[in-house]
Amino acid sequence: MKIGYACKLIGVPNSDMKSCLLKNASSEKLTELIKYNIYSLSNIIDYNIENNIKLFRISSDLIPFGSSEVNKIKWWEIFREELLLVGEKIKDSNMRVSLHPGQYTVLNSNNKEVVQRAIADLIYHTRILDSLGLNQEHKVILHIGGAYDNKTLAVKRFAEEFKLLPKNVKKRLVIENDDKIYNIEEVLDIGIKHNIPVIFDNLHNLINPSEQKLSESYWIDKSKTTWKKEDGIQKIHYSQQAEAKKVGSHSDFISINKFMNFYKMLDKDDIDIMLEVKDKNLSCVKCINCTTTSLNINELEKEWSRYKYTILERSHTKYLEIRELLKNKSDFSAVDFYTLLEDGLETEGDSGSYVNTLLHVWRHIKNFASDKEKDNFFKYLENFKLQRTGIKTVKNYLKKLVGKYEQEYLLNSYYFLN
DNA sequence: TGACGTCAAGATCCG
DNA sequence: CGGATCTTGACGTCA
Repeated sequence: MKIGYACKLIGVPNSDMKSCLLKNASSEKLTELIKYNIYSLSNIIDYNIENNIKLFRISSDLIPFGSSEVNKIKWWEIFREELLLVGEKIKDSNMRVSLHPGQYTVLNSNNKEVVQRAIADLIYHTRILDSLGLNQEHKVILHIGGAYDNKTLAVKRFAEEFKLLPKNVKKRLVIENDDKIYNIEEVLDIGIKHNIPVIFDNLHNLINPSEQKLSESYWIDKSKTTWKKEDGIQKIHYSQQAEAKKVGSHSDFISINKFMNFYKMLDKDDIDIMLEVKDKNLSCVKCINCTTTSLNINELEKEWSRYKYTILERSHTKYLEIRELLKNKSDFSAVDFYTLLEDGLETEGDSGSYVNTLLHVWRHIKNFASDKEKDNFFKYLENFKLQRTGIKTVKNYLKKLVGKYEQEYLLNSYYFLN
């Protein structure tokens, strides 16, 4: 079993995808962006390896305007070596990657131009995985598309277009149930009929269920039958509804207790789970730690070092509780640890706890900071206390100093994330 | 015609 | 002038 996250790594510098507006997309600009993005991807893969993350969705933004006429750059030739090196790292670490064109790639559209663009987009996505030198287990995920007042016809168009796709694209393509139009039953019908592996998405299934109200495990088992040996083991998407937000919105973080219930329901190892969640790698590491048998407590201590100031800023009580829990080195529970952590994250901090935490963090650099910097910091702090400036401003200044004096411990911390 | 989703780029505001 | 904050963009479907 692999647990992964999608597209974006949080809290690590030089791991972002850069883009530009269409009107600025000159060849020079695009080449520069592509070079940087491949460098970022390489850094993301390094992070995944260091953190034992074996499943990852590469962002479609890797190549800006990757399937558009405006991008005439033969990036797969220019950056051939760099891409192969990244691919080697993926293979050597037994990582599985994927790509997922968004809701605007519609293969079954009744508009021919839209279909042509969708085909170009699928070719682009496939080309990334091909250029990395990865096998057919590394997939491109697609939704079926629109309904156009006639689902039968729309499904027929999907099948026809699928059959006409280049062979290397077809080999990678997998389909997923969506939140509005095609439910898991309909997607499975297509997948079984045309030999396309199916990804079950739990939240989409909740919002847009099949008329036959069958259990999640029924649909997961049925989806499994669509995964052939050469496709690798079955893959599913897992996410949680963000409370008090629009139906279908992904939660800020994975609630570990809900996840563990789902995981126990699955009751199997031959399945890969892609998490779709706002805090990306953070929840991914959490879920990995909670499903690892005989986890070393060092892993939780590492996590604590990254989260501690975020918790302290919200709740001193929770901070002490978690510290207490980690004192028991022989008998500890990762789920208990993260449950407390989540409680802490959901607590609203007050002015006092913000100030207290700022001072805690300040202690790491006070011996390095110049008199001027010290002056500045305490001026910011005073202004914050008087509500003349926001917490963000103070933290950003502190972040700058932490970067300047290369405080590794704090640079790895989640304290400075927004 | 706007909402939907995503999030960095770009524009503008502010001290 | 630099940093913070607001707006736009790029995509297709559907109400």
